[in-house]
Amino acid sequence: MKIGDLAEKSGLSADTLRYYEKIGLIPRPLRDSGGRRVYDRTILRWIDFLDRLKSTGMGIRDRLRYAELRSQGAASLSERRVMLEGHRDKVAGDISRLTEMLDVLDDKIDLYKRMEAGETVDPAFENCARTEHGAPSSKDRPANVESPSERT
Amino acid sequence: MKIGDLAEKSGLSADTLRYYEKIGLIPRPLRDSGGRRVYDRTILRWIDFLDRLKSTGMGIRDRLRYAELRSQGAASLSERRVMLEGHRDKVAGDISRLTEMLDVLDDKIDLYKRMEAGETVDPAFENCARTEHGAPSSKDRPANVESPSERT
DNA sequence: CTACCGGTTGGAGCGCACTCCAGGTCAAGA
DNA sequence: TCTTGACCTGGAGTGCGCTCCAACCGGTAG
Repeated sequence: MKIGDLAEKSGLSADTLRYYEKIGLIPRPLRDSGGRRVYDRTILRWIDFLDRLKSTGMGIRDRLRYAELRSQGAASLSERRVMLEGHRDKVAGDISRLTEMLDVLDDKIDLYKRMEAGETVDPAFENCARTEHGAPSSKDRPANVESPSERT
Repeated sequence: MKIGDLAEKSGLSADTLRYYEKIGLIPRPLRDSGGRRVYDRTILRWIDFLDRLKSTGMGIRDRLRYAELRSQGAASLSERRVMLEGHRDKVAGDISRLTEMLDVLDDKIDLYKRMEAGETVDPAFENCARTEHGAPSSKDRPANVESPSERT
C-alpha cells in the first residue's frame, strides 16, 4: 500500500500521514526501491484507533505517549491500560456533559418554538434552561454604576 | 461587578473576557467613572451558555454568529432555533460516538488486564475491539516491497 | 504622599493540529 | 522517448483560542 492508498482508506491526507510519522504517532514504514513509503495494512487498525482517541478528545501529547508505549511492546501493557482507564473516565464524563447539554438544547429549542408561535414567555428564562432556574433576583444589584441605561 | 469579580464567578480569566468582548462574543459592558468595565450579573447566564456551547464542540465562528443573532433580539429567534437544532444533532451524534468508544475502551482495558494476568490472548485483536473483528487476513499481502525486514 | 492593587490598551506569542508549497525524484503508460 | 502523476523533503503558513506583556491610569490604605 502506498501513501495515497492509505490516505484514501484511512480518511487522512497524505500530508497528515507524513506529519503523524514525523511526530511519531505512526511507525516509519518500509520503503520501496524508489524511496516511497509502503504500508502494511495492519497500520489501518492503529490509525483507526488513533483517530478514535483523537475524536474522543485525547490530545496529541497523550496520543504520542500512547504511541511511544505501544512501540515498546508488551512491557508497557499496564501503563497503556492505565492511560486507557483515564481516558475512559474522561469519555464517560464527556458523555454526561453532552447529555446534559442535549436537555438544555431541547428546552431552549422548545422555548424558542413557543416564542415563535407568539406565546408569551418570560424571556428571563433565556439561557437558564435546566442550568440556573428562576429569573435574576433583585437582590445583588450592580452598584457603583455610572449610567444604568442601555440594556443589551 | 468588575472584570475581576466576573472572572472569578465565570471561571474565565479577565484576559479571556476582554478577548470575548473584542471578538464580539459578549456585549460591551458599561464603564464606571474611571473607564473600568462594570458588568450586569445577567451576563453570567450568557457566559455560561456560551461555555456550554463551546465545551460541547461549537466552534468560535458559530458562537460568534449566535452571539450576533442574539444581539439582534427577537427578530433572530427562528434563525437561532435552527442553529440550536443543528447543534443538538451534532451533540447527539457526539454522544453516540463517545458511547461507542466507551465500549471499545472497556473491551481493550479488559483485554489488557487479561494479558497482564498472563492469559494467552491473540494479539491480533489489538486495536480491533468492536470495530474490526478478526485478525488480518493473509490475502492482500503487501507486494512490491524491497526489503521486508526491520519491523518496527 | 506614596505604594499598591486592580484595572486599561494594543500587540506579540504560543500550542495544537494540520495544510500547503517549492523544488525535486522516479516509474509506468502512450 | 517523453510525459504524466504520484511521491519525496524541508519548511513556511494557517486558524483557533487564548495568554502574556509592557506601559500606563486611578482609587484607596497607611
